[in-house]
Amino acid sequence: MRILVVEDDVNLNRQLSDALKESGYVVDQAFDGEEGHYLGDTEPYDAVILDIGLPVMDGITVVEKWRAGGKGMPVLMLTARDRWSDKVAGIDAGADDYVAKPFHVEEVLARVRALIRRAAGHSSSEIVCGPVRLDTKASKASVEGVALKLTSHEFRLLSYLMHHMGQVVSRTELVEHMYDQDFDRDSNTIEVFVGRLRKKLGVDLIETVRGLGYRMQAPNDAR
Amino acid sequence: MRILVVEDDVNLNRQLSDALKESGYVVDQAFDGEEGHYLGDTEPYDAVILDIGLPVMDGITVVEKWRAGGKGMPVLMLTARDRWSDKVAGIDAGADDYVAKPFHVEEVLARVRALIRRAAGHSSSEIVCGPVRLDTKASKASVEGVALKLTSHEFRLLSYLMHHMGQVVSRTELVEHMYDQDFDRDSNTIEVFVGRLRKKLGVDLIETVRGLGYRMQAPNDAR
DNA sequence: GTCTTCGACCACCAGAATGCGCATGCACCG
DNA sequence: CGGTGCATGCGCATTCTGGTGGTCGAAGAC
Repeated sequence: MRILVVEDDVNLNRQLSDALKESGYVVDQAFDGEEGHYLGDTEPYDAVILDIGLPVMDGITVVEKWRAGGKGMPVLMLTARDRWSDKVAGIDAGADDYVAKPFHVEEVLARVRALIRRAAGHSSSEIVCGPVRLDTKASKASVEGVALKLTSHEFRLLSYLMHHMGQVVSRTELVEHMYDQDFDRDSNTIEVFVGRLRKKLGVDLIETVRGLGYRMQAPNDAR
Repeated sequence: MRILVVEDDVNLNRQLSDALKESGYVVDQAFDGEEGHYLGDTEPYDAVILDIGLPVMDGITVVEKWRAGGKGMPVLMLTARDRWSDKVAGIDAGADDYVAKPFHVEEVLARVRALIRRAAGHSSSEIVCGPVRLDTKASKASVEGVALKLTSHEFRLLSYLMHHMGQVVSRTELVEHMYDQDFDRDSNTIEVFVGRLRKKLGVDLIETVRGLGYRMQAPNDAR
């Protein structure tokens, strides 16, 4: 984890940086807004600690510029205890949190931990199988980068197959997971959907295992 | 967006709730830890404001129980100004942020905004989707720079969709976040509002995913 | 061992039926 | 009087059904 500390008070900066290093982080330091902005723009940080009152360029502007440029790393602002309007401005500019000066170093550490923990929670939910990508969160599928237009049952089928990649999935298993409760088993709906799905996918990834069911698998695997 | 306020001081609770409602949120109230915990456990909130000192069950315990049960919604803690050790404990228990009492309501609002937009993965106070802009700070929306005149429910709908851009949002999910507690789910209200919103937007950004729900997305997205 | 035959299983088609989503209009409430 | 909630009916995408023809595999005949 790499952290940037932007603070013009040399003493305070060192104090923070030392505590962070002691907690196992890698720390870079900056002492004015421009230097801080440049570093945050070019280096990949997991979190930034940013004073609001800085020489050359103030903290709010720095955050705004980062956000406008698409930088999304968590930013912890340091503000004067009584300037609550600054806090509101900072937060609305895109800061994720702030601590009022004077603060306990302990507290800053806890907040940095929280920020990093929270930022880590945004992993996208994607399953990939050969050229096929499935985004479960967006309910979208694509082949070779081209979005597929699937109906909800087709999507559920693909989803179940991809969640059990490599396994043979029986027809009854599919029925039970695609429909609620009782469903007439004596019909070939599943086969029909497999057929439609195969056609839409274009690629031949759904293997049929005669007498057992279907299996989805990346093509280049030997077994 | 639906918010839970857990605060035993009746006056303060009402003050917060009123301010939140005025900002366009749907608000539920609780006045002790147990009631708060139960509500947060059973209803889907987009954020929770939680006092740390509560009757029956204290705030820290409430958060811990939620987190242990897998509840991940953002929690904003209210603490006494000088009990900084409480803050550290609260954050490590899983709270996302805190505000020290006494606070400016303005500040709480800013932090709630920040929490919600961060939970959705956005870093600045403006969310943009194609020609549509949503200003969470000012509660305003515009298309191609022209301000939209939306009713409060229309705005809430648009807001929720844009906070979950790219995701398919089910009708029940929308109902749960746009209304408080009891609401007749067997009606086509959502469909009607989607229709009205589409008409006002003019652009066709709200895609309907048959059988699943709705999805908001910039049209030119390839993945 | 190889070929043939037979039965089971599966893919595909196209029409039929379902039910979802939308627009419209009206009632209610502040 | 605008904002909101609900009922009706229509259109159509989606799903289901039944039938037909094809494919695979096993078992028996040679």
